[in-house]
Amino acid sequence: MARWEPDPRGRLLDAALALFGEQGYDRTTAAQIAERAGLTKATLFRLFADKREILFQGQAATVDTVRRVVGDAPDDLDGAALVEAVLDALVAEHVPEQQAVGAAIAELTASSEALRERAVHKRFVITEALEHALRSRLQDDARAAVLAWAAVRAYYDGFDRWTVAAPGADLRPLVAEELAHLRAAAADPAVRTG
Amino acid sequence: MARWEPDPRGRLLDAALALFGEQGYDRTTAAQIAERAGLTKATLFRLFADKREILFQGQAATVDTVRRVVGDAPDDLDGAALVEAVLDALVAEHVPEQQAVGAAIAELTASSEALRERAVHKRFVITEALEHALRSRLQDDARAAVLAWAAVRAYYDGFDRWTVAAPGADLRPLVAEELAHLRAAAADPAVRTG
DNA sequence: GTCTATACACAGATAGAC
DNA sequence: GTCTATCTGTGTATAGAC
Repeated sequence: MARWEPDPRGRLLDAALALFGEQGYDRTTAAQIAERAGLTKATLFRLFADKREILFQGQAATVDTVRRVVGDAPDDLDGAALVEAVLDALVAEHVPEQQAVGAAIAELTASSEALRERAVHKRFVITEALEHALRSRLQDDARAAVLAWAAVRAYYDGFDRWTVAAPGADLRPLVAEELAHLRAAAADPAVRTG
Repeated sequence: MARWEPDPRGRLLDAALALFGEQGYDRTTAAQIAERAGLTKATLFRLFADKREILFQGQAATVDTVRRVVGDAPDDLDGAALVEAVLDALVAEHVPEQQAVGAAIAELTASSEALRERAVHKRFVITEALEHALRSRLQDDARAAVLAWAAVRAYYDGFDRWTVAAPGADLRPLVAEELAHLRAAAADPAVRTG
């Protein structure tokens, strides 16, 4: 038998989701989360920079994926193709179980200003990473900005629909549909003309 | 000149900018800010929800402006014209003195994760308010989303250039230029085609 | 190298006095 | 309204246990 239970981050996430669901985010203390996970407060704050980070662990991995996919893409891909490759990779990282976790996190995020702020910031950091990566491949900075924004927006809107869809539903077509709407809107004369 | 101005919010902003500049944001305590402004910590937290709010007071006013301008606009304005009206109104709220304050806040924001998060959230809230207002006037939700994003992006990018421009420079043409770039980029075939 | 124990600074809330 | 005082909870730091 191992001396310590494995995967403390995962245990803390489970404990946090359970307690936040029972008591709400603000009324749950870091010590309570740590205790339910069989750890102490000090260990929690060694593993996570703050309480909100328990729910938003994925940021660094997502940014890495974005950078890697764009960096490794063949030279002849245009902006739209790069975006498709990035969205393919991001979608591929999600397993079906995350439908329920995603729905729970979305509900919590809506309930707490502190969590909303953290969620918005995560999205911004991912968008910035994609925009920066695209800028290094495309000649037009503004086009990189539009593409990055539309891609992340489609990813999030598709994900939101996925979390409330039937269990086992496919995420990829939902994201593709959102992106198609945004592309059509960008092409609209009312956007392009003053 | 008028006698001593009691205005506690203004005194706290001055004190905070001075202390943040001297010591950095993280190393400055709320008690220090209150003391320099001739108040107590308890009073500071009655006037501002948290330490960061001292620097980001303008959010509610900006959101109000966005809603008011779109709500009061003539029925026959299209999306692009609504955006122009909103940007006109936002630009009109800035006085030349804000060039220097804006530069100072931008520098502080770059230096602190907590401030960056707050700044990103403010921008998101303004974008959401504009998007929601445009949705009530346009038929296409995706078009409202694109327009709102481009408008706020142009506003911020223009403002950033303004803070480092020659004193007395005009803000409006800088914003207009950024918006033109984004519009041209959105019209590019590489955005519209898969 | 991972966890615990403990002490600590500071944010922010709250209640009562003036 | 603002101050004094006090309290809870976040997050840090350190030293040591396994």
